[in-house]
Amino acid sequence: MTVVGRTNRGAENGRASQQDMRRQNLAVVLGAVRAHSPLSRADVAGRVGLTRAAVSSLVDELIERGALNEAPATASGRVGRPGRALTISDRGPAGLGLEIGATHLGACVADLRGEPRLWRRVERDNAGRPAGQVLAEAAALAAEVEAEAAALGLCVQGRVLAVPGVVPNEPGGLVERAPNLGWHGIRLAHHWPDQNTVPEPENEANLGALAEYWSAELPAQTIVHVSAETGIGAALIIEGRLFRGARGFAGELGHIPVQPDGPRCACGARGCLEQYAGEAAVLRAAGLAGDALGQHGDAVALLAERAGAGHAPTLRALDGAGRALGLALASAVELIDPDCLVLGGAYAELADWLLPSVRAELAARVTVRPWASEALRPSALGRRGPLLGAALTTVRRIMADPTLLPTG
Amino acid sequence: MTVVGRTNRGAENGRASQQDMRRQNLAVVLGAVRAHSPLSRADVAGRVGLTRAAVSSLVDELIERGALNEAPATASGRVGRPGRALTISDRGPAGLGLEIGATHLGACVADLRGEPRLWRRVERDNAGRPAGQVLAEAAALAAEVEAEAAALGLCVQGRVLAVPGVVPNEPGGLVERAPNLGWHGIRLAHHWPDQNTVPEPENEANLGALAEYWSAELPAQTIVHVSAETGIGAALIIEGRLFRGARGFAGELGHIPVQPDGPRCACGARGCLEQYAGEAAVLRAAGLAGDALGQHGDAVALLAERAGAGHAPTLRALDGAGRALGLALASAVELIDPDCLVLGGAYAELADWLLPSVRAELAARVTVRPWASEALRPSALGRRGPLLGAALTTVRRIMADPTLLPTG
DNA sequence: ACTAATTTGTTGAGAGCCATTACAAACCAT
DNA sequence: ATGGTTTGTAATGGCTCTCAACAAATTAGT
Repeated sequence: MTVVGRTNRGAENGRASQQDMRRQNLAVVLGAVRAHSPLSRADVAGRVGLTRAAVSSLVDELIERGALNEAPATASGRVGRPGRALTISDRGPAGLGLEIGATHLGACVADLRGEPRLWRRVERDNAGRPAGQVLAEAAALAAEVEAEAAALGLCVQGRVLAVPGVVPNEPGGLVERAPNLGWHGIRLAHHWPDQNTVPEPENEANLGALAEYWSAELPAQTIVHVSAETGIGAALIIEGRLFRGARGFAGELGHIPVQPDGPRCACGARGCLEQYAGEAAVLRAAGLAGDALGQHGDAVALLAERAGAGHAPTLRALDGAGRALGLALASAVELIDPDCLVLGGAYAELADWLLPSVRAELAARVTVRPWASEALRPSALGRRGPLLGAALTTVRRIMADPTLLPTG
Repeated sequence: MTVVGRTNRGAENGRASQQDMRRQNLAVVLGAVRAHSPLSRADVAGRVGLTRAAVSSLVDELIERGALNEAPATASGRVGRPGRALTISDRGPAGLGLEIGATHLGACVADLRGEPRLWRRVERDNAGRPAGQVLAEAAALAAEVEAEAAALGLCVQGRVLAVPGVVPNEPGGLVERAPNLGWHGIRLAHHWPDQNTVPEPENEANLGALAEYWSAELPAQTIVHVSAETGIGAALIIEGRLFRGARGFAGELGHIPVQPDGPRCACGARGCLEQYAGEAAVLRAAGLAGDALGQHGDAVALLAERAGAGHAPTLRALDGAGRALGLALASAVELIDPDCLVLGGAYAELADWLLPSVRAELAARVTVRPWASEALRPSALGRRGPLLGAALTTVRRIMADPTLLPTG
C-alpha cells in the first residue's frame, strides 16, 4: 500500500505539537547525514545544534524506520573513541516513479539517497488507446519493477506518475486532460488494477524541473525550467518550491506575446511565442512540415538530424525560434529574476542550435541587472528528468518527514 | 530601543525546540483572535485544536506581553458560564512607519490590530539636500509621533522606513541608492541621531504591495503590484510572501520588451515598457513634456488634470500607455498566474484613464486560462500604501512571533 | 427560589521531547 | 599500563502540551 502520499498531517491549522518538533528534528538529522555523509552521532549533534543525547534518540528512530544505516566503529586516526559512521540507507525505503508518454512507458525506483536503482523504459503506442488499457500496462510494469526492487531490499513507499498533461493541485488522482494521450478527466484509481498501489499523477514538466532542482550540486533556489512538448511551458521553482500559480496556470510561456501584432495564435491572441518557437512553427519554417516529417515520425529528432547535417533552412528556423524564445525568457528574467534558466524537454535536444541565439537575445535584453550567459543552460537530465523527478518526489517527502515511514 | 527587527531566532539550522513550539502556538492563538475577535479561551481552543488548558496558558502570556486584552465576562444568552471576550490590544505594542519621499516626510503608528492610529505627512523638499539633514528631520518627526503615541498608550516596538530606492535584502540598514533623493550607499545608522531608534529601510513599492496584501478582506495569496515612480516596477507577493528574486531584481516590469524592435531604451535594449508607459514617454506623447510641466511641477497630477479636462492628446497618450502596460502585464499573468493585479503609485491616480485599455489588452491576450477583468484593480490604499506597509511590517512580525514583545 | 444542566476557566497529574550531567566504552599517546 | 580524549548512553530535570477533575458562572426547569 502506498504509505507516502500528500498527507498533510498536523498542519490543519498551524498549531505546533511535540510530534511536529520530533518530526522536524528527525528530518534535520536525516538531512545532515544526507548532505555530509558519513557522519557520527556526535558530528550530527555538533552540526545541527542538538545534543548528542537527542541525536542518539533521533538516530535510533531513523535506524528503526530503515532510513539510516550504521557502520561498525572505524578507526579515524584521531584521538578518542571513534564514532560509528551513519549513512542514508541504500536498502529499505524507496520511491517509485512511473511515466506515461505518447510512445513509451517508464518506471524507476530510487533509494533514499536519491540514487535511481532501477530504470525501465518500454516503447508503446499509448496515444490512441483507452486509458484503462494503458494504465493496466503501466500497473503491470510497476508491479514488475517493484518486485525487482524487493530483490534489492528496496521497499517502495510511494508512487508518482508523470503524465504529459494537466493535473490539478489536489489529492484525488485526477488527470484533467492529456492531449497527447487523448485523456480527459481520467481518475487513476478507477483504472488501476490494485487499489493499494495507485500512483499519484503529476505533470511531467513539473517533475522534470524538480528533478533538475534536486539533482543540482549547488541548488539554485529559483529556476525557470522551460520545456516544449505539446505547448511551450515553464515550470517555476521559486525559493526551492514548485510554484503553480494561483489557478495552476503559472509558467504559460507559450502564450507570452513576442510580437504584439504577430500572426494569430490558436489561443486567440496575436504573436504568442508558440507561433515562433513551437514545434509546428519551427517545422514549417524549416520546410519540414510535410512529407519529411511523415516519414520520420519524431519531429524533434528530425530537426536535430537536419540541423546536425547543416541543413540551412532548419538552422535558420532554429535560430529564429531561439531569438523568439530569448525574447520571452527576457520577460521571465525581468519579472522573476531567477538564479538560472534551464532548457528541458525537446529544447534540451536542440540546445546546440538554440543556445546561441537565445543567449544573444538575453544578453541584449537583460541589461539592468547582472546576468551571466551560463545562467541559461540545457537540462542536465534531458528526457530522463520527469521519471527521475517522479521517483524522487517520494524520496524528498520522506526526507522532509521521516515519520511517514512505517516503523519496522 | 527597537525590539522588533529582522531577528532570525532559532532558525539557524532548522532544528526545532520547545520554544519554537511555544512561539508558534502563541502566534496561532493571537492570529485566531485577530481573525475572529472577540473570542473566548474556549472558542480559541475549539478553533485551533489546542486544549482549553493550553490556550489559557498561552493567553495569559499574551496578556502579560500586552498583545491581548480581556473584557469582563459578558452574558451571551447561551446556557453555561459565559466566556471572557479576548481582543487584540489597542494599547501597548505598536509599529512605527516612516516615509521619505522626494517632496515629503511621513510617519504613522499602527496598533496591533493593524489600525493606523496616528498619521502625519509634512511637505519637504528632500531631493537635493544631504541625507544626514533629511534623516535628522525624519528622526525628529519620528520622536514627535512616538511621543504622541505614548500618550495613547502605544509603545513602538519596531521602526521601518519606506524609501524610494534600492534596499538590499540584508540587515544593516543600507540604502544602496535612491535616485529621486540623490542618495548612494547611505547607512541609516550613520546619520540617525538616536542609535536606539534607527529604522530599518525597505523599498516603498514593496511596502505598498504588502500593505495592499495585508489590508485585503480576502487576501489573495499571489499578487502583482505595479507601481511607477522613477521607473516602472512590480512588487510580487507569491503565496503570501514578498518575493524579491534571486538577486533582488524581481518585478522589473519596466524593461519587459513590449515591441521587439521598438525605440532604444536607456537600458540598452529596445522597446522596453518604459518607452511606452514611463512618465517621460507619456508626457511626451501627451505633448506636455515642456513648459506645461515646468509650471505644474507634479507630472502625475498634471496628467490627471488634463485627462480629467478631456484633453485629447493626453487621453490618447494614456490609452497608449495602458495598452503597452496591458501587454507587459499579459506576460506577467502568463508567467505568474496571480490572483490579481494591482495598479499602485502613479498608476493608481491615473487608473480612471488607464484601466480600460489595460483591461482590454489583457482580455485580448490572456485567453488560455480563466481571467476576470476585475482581477486588475487600482490600489485601494493609493499613495498611503508604503507608509502603512512600513508601520504594519512591525505589527505583522509581532503577530508571527509574539515572543518578540517584552514581557511586563 | 431552588436545583439541575451546561459551559468556562483553572488546577494537578502525566506524557513527550530535549537539555544537562554523569559515566562507561573505545580509541590514541606516552 | 596509564592518562587523556572523544563517543555514545543513561538518569534526571525542565518545558509544553494533553487529559481529567473541579470550581465558577450562567440558563432552564420546577
